[in-house]
Amino acid sequence: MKVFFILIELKNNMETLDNTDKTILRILQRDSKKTAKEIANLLNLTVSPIYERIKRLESRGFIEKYVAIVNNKLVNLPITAYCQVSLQSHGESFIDKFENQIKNLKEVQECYHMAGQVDFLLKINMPSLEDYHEFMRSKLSKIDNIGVLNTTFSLKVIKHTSEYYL
Amino acid sequence: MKVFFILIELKNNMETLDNTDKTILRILQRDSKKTAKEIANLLNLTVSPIYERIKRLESRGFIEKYVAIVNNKLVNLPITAYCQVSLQSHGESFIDKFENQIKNLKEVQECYHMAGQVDFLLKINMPSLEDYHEFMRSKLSKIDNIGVLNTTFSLKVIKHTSEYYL
DNA sequence: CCTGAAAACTACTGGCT
DNA sequence: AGCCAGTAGTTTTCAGG
Repeated sequence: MKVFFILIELKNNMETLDNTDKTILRILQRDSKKTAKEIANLLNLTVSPIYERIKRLESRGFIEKYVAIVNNKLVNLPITAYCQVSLQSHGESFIDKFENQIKNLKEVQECYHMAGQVDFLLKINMPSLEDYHEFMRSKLSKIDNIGVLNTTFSLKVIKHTSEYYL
Repeated sequence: MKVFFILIELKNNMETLDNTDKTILRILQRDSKKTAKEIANLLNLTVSPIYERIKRLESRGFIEKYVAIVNNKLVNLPITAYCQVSLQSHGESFIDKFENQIKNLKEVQECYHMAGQVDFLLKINMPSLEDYHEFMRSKLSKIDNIGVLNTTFSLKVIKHTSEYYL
């Protein structure tokens, strides 16, 4: 009964995203500095409805946050590594412990628990390959319960966006 | 001579990032809606230097853009797939062609040319597994020159941020 | 969804150390 | 060079219709 209720809630959230809301989300995903006035002009509306819709998109959780995207090369983090991790033991407590340790590593920008042979996929930013080596030696390999580590490096970014298609 | 000049430019960019600049970047990476006034209060400064520093960080390219982060589940894209792609032929023209075709796929949020056995790593957002199946069938497999495709799905996001550590 | 108006912020100037 | 103070112009925010 409770699950049924939640499903209805989600459905309402989706249904009330009309084309105007979607357009606003598309614009703000690209450039969150666009003012309500600019968006209003694009949609042939006044600022009030745009403002109210943005506030509703925020309060309903569609917009999670607003962030500045920083250039990784200019801040001396040109190396992007993807590291596949397999654990030795797969008990619940082992997995939780691993996740908590990973969360505290500032070098790890992303971490997913994956389906398949490999348990976790990590995205790691580094100043250099030597730094990555040192990171594995002094931090990653110190984490308990790691079985296999397999790293590949990004040679070139073909595409990289935080936008979702709507 | 030209390369030498560019290197000097980069060096200057790095050197002139003092602790105040780094703190500003850290704050704006977390929440770009923080006003110059709020940041000024945190750093015991007035709005003018904060404002000027932000503008300089933008014009020098340290801040690439400001974006809204949208909740992928609420916009009906709960499935995140990582797809490893190996090409059949690795000539320059083949790679360029593949990259251009990938860029035009809205479902592909990220794509990297990788070192190692696998040529490309793709991050793909989908409403459902059935949609992913259809995407592979009707779009991905239609791209020329693809050798092996290997997909794994994210079961849980442990960590996911656009922040770089400074 | 509109008009309109107050509060807040941005963006700029000039002057200080 | 970098910071402060003050101000014009926008933008945000929130009334009432």
